[in-house]
Amino acid sequence: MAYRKTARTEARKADIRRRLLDVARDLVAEGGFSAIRIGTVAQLAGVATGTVYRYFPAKADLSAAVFHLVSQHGIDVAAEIGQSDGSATDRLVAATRAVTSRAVRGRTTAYALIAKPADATIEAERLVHKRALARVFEDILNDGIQGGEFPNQNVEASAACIVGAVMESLVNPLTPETGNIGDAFFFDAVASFCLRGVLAGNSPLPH
Amino acid sequence: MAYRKTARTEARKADIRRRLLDVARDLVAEGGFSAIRIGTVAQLAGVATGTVYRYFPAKADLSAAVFHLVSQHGIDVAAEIGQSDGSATDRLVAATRAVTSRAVRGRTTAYALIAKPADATIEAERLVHKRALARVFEDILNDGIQGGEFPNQNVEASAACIVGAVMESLVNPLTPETGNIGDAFFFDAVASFCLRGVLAGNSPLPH
Amino acid sequence: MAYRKTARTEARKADIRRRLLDVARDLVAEGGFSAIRIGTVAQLAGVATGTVYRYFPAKADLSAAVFHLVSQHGIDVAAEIGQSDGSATDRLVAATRAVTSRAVRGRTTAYALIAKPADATIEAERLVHKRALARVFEDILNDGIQGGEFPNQNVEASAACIVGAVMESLVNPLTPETGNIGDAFFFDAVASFCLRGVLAGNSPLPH
Amino acid sequence: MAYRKTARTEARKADIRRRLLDVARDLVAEGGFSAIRIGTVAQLAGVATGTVYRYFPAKADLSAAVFHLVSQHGIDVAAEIGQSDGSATDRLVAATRAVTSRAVRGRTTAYALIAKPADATIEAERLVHKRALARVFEDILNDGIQGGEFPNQNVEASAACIVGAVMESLVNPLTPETGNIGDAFFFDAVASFCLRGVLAGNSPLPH
DNA sequence: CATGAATGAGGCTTCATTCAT
DNA sequence: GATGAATGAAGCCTCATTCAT
Repeated sequence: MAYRKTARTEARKADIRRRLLDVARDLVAEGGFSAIRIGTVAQLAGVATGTVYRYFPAKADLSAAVFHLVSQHGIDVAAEIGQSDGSATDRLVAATRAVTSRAVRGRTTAYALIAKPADATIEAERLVHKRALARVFEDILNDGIQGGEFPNQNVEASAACIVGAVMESLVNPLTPETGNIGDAFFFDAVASFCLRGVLAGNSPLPH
Repeated sequence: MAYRKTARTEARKADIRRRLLDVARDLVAEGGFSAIRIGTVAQLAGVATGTVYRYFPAKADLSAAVFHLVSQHGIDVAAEIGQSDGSATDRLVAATRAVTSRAVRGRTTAYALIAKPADATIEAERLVHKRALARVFEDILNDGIQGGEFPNQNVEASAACIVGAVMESLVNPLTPETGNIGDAFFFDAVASFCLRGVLAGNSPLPH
Repeated sequence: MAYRKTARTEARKADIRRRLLDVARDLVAEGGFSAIRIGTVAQLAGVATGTVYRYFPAKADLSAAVFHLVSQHGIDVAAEIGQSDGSATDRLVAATRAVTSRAVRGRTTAYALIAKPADATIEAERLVHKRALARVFEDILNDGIQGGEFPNQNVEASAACIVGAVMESLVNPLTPETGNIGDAFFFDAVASFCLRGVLAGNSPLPH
Repeated sequence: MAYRKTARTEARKADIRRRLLDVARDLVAEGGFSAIRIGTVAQLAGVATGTVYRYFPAKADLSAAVFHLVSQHGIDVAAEIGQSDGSATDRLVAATRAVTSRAVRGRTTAYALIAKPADATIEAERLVHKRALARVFEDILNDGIQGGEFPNQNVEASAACIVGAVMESLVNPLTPETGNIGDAFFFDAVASFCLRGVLAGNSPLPH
């Protein structure tokens, strides 16, 4: 009985935590991290304001957790692809596509990921996210270089460029008339750009 | 009989405006746009709170002006390079370098440029900034394609990738241990990556 | 486990709300509606500033509530008299007296009722108040006309005149030396004036 | 020469003062006394902010002057009628009409006259205005009583009632559907009401 | 453990008034 | 005298956090 009660309690706790995160994520998707209000989160999750503080010591922690929640999936998918079988080229393109395809849904959320929130806690989380994503690509690049697929190059720079290119296209709310921004061809072109960037190696720059 | 418009008065006004912008810019450089407090700006600029409103109708306008101030120079430099003589390749590299070199000073400021501020006014300004930068690269790319330097490609996608790559490296506050992030070699590698990305053209992607 | 809705909590809430209204009413009584300061109200009521916003979404709502509180009683009393038994004449005089007698206490408050506050919300409330009072008299007048007590007349005009006469005497802060202003004889004279105004009917005007 | 200069200067000063008052009056007509902003007045009058303070030591003084300006004309007209030839009855009706007919234009202004402004200075001015108007009617009433036209009565009360009735109809922004409020018949009915009120004398009240 | 009312510091903005030019 | 930029007190409102129930 005691066990059951604990089990049920634990499940309930996990459920509330999940609901809080879900609600907060939705708010972020609509208005960025600054849209998170403890009171609003509590209300939408169906709990009292104070209850939020049982699960997250401070607003910053909730924000960070949301950030993690939102960003982790993309990282996981990319990382899985990075460690899968296949040529480094294939994996690079696949990982790139995996990240960009998330732009279809959650453009605002993705955008918030690279946003600078007022909160320093999120800033730290953001770094972790970018770093994680960069590492996925670094691993792929190192694999490719060792396997002879890619020429030797500044792996960190290339990875940063890929992350930047991918992010930019992912969150790109460029002016509407830009037309093909956002469709599959666009993301293909992005993947293509990244692939070319790593394929040719460190070609000598003019001057 | 009255303040003479051409006299010291105008100079003083310009000076105050400048001081307000400078102070606000410094605050942004330290803590992003959300760090702008009207009261703080006034105090640091040595004027009264109300005086700020003589120069900027609302906080959003001050923020937007700071954004413009901070971003315009980079755009101007890049645009000038984009329209200078020389091969498209040279110009692309030079423009890329011009933007990235700004990361040396004002890393945080540059970072704030791509941040999503709570204020809708800044958001609009941010779009203008990104679009302006992208257009510089689009022009260079089109020039290069027409001149036969670059193969045909999705110009918007390539430009977006370049902006993204450049931005990422520009604002990259990646973890400190990354070592060479931020030095000249790193930015060379970024420029190199971007150049390669546009040189090879739309190579067929796997699958 | 939680606040019980039926417990002291509700009483406490009602108490705070009441205290806020009381305090605000006192301020109005002293200095008119413009004397309402959220901070002052909170302080005098013994709560924090933010607490006021828990009970009234904005200052305008508090003001409106005070207006309603202050005006409703007079309306209620007058309306009750208007619908009581007795001749229309009796009711007219009684209603008139009921309203005027409120001038004894709360002269300033009553005065504020017909004041034009800066706030549009109150303005609307004020119209409702005057209209309600006018309707009370219109009903009495119509009753009296149908019953043959009063001659036919412009009911709206007469009612407006009564309201005006009553209001004027009610809020009349005429110069102190006027002596008998404010005493029972004065209000009798007012009631008498109103009664005569409706008794004679629309006598032909000169010219 | 010195004389001329002074003359012109004086004229200019009077002109500015007049313009300030006109502008302020217009503002009051639109939004009541609280709509007076020193800055706005200065701008609309075509002078500098500080100049206003050369003509009126403080905002309260400007407000009071506007009040006087706005109210005095009505008083003057009514007073003139009150002291003209003709029966007291005629004069009473004429004075009543003179005041009510001002409702056609400047309803808002008239309304502001009986409004309680935040400023205590205006409050005093308002009393003077009402008292002046009341005295006009008191004079007429006393004349009429002495001449046998009106029965003996509480002159102050009757005068207050007349002022109230007149004011009410003058400023009455009753609900739109009230129809005939505001037209000539309505004001006739008001005049008629006031006349009846004073004609019958202090008839005994029920109870 | 949950509740949600209460807290109060903090931010933006307005505007009457002053004073150097 | 006129100017109008500068002043700064004061007011409204938000929202993260606490704590008695």
